[in-house]
Amino acid sequence: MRKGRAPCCDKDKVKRGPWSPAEDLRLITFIQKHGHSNWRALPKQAGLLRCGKSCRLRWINYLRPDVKRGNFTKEEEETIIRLHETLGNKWSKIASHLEGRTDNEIKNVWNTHLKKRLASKKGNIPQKDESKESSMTSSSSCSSITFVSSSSGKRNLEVELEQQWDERSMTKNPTEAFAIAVSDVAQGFKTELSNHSSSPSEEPKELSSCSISSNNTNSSQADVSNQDDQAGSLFNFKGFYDAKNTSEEVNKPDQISDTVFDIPLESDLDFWNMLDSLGSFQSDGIQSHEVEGTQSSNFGEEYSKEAENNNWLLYLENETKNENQKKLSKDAAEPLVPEMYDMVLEPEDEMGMGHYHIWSSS
DNA sequence: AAGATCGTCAACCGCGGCTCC
DNA sequence: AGGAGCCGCGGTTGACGATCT
Repeated sequence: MRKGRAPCCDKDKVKRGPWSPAEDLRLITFIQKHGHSNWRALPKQAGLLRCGKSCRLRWINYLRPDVKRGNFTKEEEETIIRLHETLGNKWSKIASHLEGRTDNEIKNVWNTHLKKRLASKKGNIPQKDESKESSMTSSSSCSSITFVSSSSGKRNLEVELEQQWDERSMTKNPTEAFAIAVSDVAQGFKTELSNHSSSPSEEPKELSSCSISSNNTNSSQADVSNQDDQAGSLFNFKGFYDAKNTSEEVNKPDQISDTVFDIPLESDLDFWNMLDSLGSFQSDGIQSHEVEGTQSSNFGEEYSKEAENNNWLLYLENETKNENQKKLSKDAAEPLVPEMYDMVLEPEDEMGMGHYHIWSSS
């Protein structure tokens, strides 16, 4: 008989706390390539100093391509309340009824909003301010404005992405499925985006209010709200980083030169450590290249699926750099790497597995 | 302006249950 | 059959931003 349960990992040797973009990138890259058949072994194989549980949680709750972010709609909230009546705190079961929602997210929403709201209704206790309460419900949305506009505008794209992902994953390996799902939807997205590309400058960078309600299923309003947001909505990865950096200006890339770096996808610690330590990168991301793509008339088929898929990798790359830049800027007025690069990841081999090139624009 | 309090949510922890050997 | 290993779930914590006093 064992006394107690063996710890899942050596707590002293694993990193804990918030995930950095570099770690996210590493995890995504690994799962994209190898899937996640064994969470316990995954961190070691991926070169992550995390316990398998932590990786799994991060993936399921945050990094999965089909995870829906943003505020809960009224319908979703009602569904949660209804299901909670019958199922109780079976969050994963409730989550299975809400596409794209995680048990953790639902649990949080229940504990922070719904429980209180129900309690006050049942006890007939007048809420301090019903409108305030409901605005708070969407406040998670208001606090991350990007999500507000995204969530209304992104619905179709996300559903589509999910569908694509499901379809592909039925017939292909997860990696390929993911790559193709993302790129297929991205293609559709670009078409849609170009239809609204007339005067983006007139649109606010951020929504000044929460006027787009959480149950707004009409995408037209969001369609023109913010192209960056839409880009973010397509690539959830960008979306959630945007939520942290909504106020950051995004520089557009100049030209892409042909300086090439090899990025090993395997656990090349040197490379990943380099990522961790790089500083002074432009706050450029996917959207830059997407805009570039939409402006290009012959974009169409030329834009490879792999490259599409790499866009969100690119975004994470840049987020990694941005984060380091912030860290470094606290310590030194002069960045360590004064001229850094907008990086475009280009797959060296067929499915982009193996090595990537970083094309630097300097 | 500054400290206190509140709200949110990502992440951690420990346990139950399933699967494999 | 039962022990070991792993995954997934639900409860809880803690960091951080927002709001209040």
